Amino acid sequence: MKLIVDRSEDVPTAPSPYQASCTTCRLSSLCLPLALEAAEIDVLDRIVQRSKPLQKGQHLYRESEHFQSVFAVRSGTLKAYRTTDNGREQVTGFYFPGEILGMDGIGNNRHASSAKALETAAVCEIPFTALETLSAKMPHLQRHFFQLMSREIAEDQQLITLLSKSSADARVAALLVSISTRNARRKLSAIRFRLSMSRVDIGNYLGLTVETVSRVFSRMQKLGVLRVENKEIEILDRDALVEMADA
Amino acid sequence: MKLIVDRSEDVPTAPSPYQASCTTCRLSSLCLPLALEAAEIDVLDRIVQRSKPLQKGQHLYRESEHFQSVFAVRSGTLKAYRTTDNGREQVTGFYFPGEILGMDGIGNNRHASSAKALETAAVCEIPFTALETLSAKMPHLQRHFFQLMSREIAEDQQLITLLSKSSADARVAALLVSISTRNARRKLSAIRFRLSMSRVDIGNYLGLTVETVSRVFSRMQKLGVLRVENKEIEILDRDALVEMADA
DNA sequence: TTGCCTTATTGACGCAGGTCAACACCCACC
DNA sequence: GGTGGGTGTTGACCTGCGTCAATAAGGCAA
Repeated sequence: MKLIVDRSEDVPTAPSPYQASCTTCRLSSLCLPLALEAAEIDVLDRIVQRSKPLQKGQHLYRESEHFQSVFAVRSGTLKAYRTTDNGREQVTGFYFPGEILGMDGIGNNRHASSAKALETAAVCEIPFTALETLSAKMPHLQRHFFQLMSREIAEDQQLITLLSKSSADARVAALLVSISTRNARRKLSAIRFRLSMSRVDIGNYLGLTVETVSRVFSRMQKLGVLRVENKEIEILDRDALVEMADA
Repeated sequence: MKLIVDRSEDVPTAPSPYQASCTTCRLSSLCLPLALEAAEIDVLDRIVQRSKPLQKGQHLYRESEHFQSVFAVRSGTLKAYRTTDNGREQVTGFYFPGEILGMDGIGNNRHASSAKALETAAVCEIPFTALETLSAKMPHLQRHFFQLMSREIAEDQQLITLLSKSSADARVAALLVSISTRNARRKLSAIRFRLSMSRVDIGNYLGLTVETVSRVFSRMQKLGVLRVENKEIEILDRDALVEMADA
C-alpha cells in the first residue's frame, strides 16, 4: 500500500487539515520527543509523508501486509483490529490525534493488525527504515520510540487486566475514562465528546456484546453518571465513573 | 534494586547455570540478533551483567520501581504481574529461557509490572542506557530491540483477543500450545513438560478461576487430548488442542 | 421529504463459568 | 514418619452476560 504524498505547501487557510510541517503542528507535543531541537525536528520533518485524508471505512494498512511505516494520527479516529483463525474480528485499539499506530508490524516486517478509519482521518506516514537511520543519529529520537513502544505494551497490559476479570460496567467505565483523559491531553473537553466508534466496535474491543454495552450505557444514565444521546456522551460524575472502572 | 554481579569465570562444571558469555550461551540464538557479528557480540557481552540465581518467589523487580535494565531469562521461569487499583493481582505474562522481560518499564522510567521467579531462575541483566548507546552504534542491535518490543506488543494483542471472547477451553488450550511451541524453540519436548506455574497463576493469566482451569484439565484428559499428572503435562493430541485454541 | 438499511435499545430466557463448600493430595518441616 | 498448610479437584448452586427476537431510531440516497 502506497499513500499518495501531498506536502500541501499550497493549501490556503491556516488551520488546514493538511499540516505542512511538524514544527507548526499543534499535536507535535504528543507525538514528538519534546527534547528534540528545532534543527532535529526539521530533519525528521523531511522523512514524514503527509497523505490525503482517509475516508470513513478506508484502510490505512491491512494485517499481514508488508510493513513499511508507522503512522501518526493527525485528525479523526482509527481502529486497529486483527482477524482470528476462525474469522472473528478483534478490535485491539482506538487511535486519536497525536497517537502513533502500526508499531506491531516491526516485529516481523508484516502488519500484525489492520487499521481502518472510523471517520474522515488524516495521518502522517513515517517510513520506518528512515526512522531507524535517524534514530541512530539522534539519541532523543531513539529513546522516544523505545518509550512509545513501551507505553503501547503497558497500555495493552492494562487492557488485558481489564478483560481478564472486570465486569461489563467496569470495562465501559474504563474506556470512557480513557477517552476522556486522552481528550484532555489534546485540550478538548474531558466531559463532553462524541464517540467516533460504533457500539459494535466498543463491545468488540471490551469483549462484550452490543446489547450489554447498550444496557450499561442505559444503566449509567439511570444512575446519573452519564448522559448518553446516541454518540454524544456527557460525563456527569467523573469520580463515580473512575470508581466503577476498577470495581 | 541492584543485582550482585558475578561473572563466574571460576565456576567449575561445564554446563553451569552461570554462563560466562553470550558467545557460548546456547540461548543466544533466541535473545540476540542473529545478524550480530562476533566482535559486536563481544561488545554487548561486556554490558550484560550475570547475577546469582533468584530463588523461587523472589522478585526480579517490582512495579513502579525505578527502571534501569531489561532482563533475559537464562534458566527457570518468571511471571510478570501488575496490581490493580483495587488490589487485585493480574498476571500479564510468563517468561521462559531466552525471552526478554522488563520492556514495559522504558515508557516512563518505572517498571509497569512486577516480575517474580516461579522456580529457581537465572537472568542476564542488560542495563538500558548502555543498550541505548550501543544500539545507536550497532544498527542490527537497534533493529533487534525494536523488533523484540514490537513482538511483545503483538503477543499482548493475541492475549487480548483470547481474553476478549474465547471459552475457558480455548484459553487453556492456547496457553498449552504456546508453552509447547516455546519449548520447541528451545529444543525441548513440545509434548511433555512440567508447568512451572500454579493453577492459580494460570487462571489469573487467562481470566479464569482455579476451579475452571482444573475442570478444563479434567475435561481435556477425559477427551484424550491431554494427560495431566499434577504439574506434568503430556499432550496426546496436539492437533485437537490447536483446534480447541481457536474455537 | 420518503424509504430503506444499518445501528441502537429493550425484554425474555438460557448457559458458561463464577462462587461456595467439602475433600484429597502433596510436600516441607518438624 | 507424622502433621500442617498450601495447592488442586470435584460437586451443587447461582448469576452476569450472551443469545434471540422484536422494535425504535438514525442517517443517507434519491
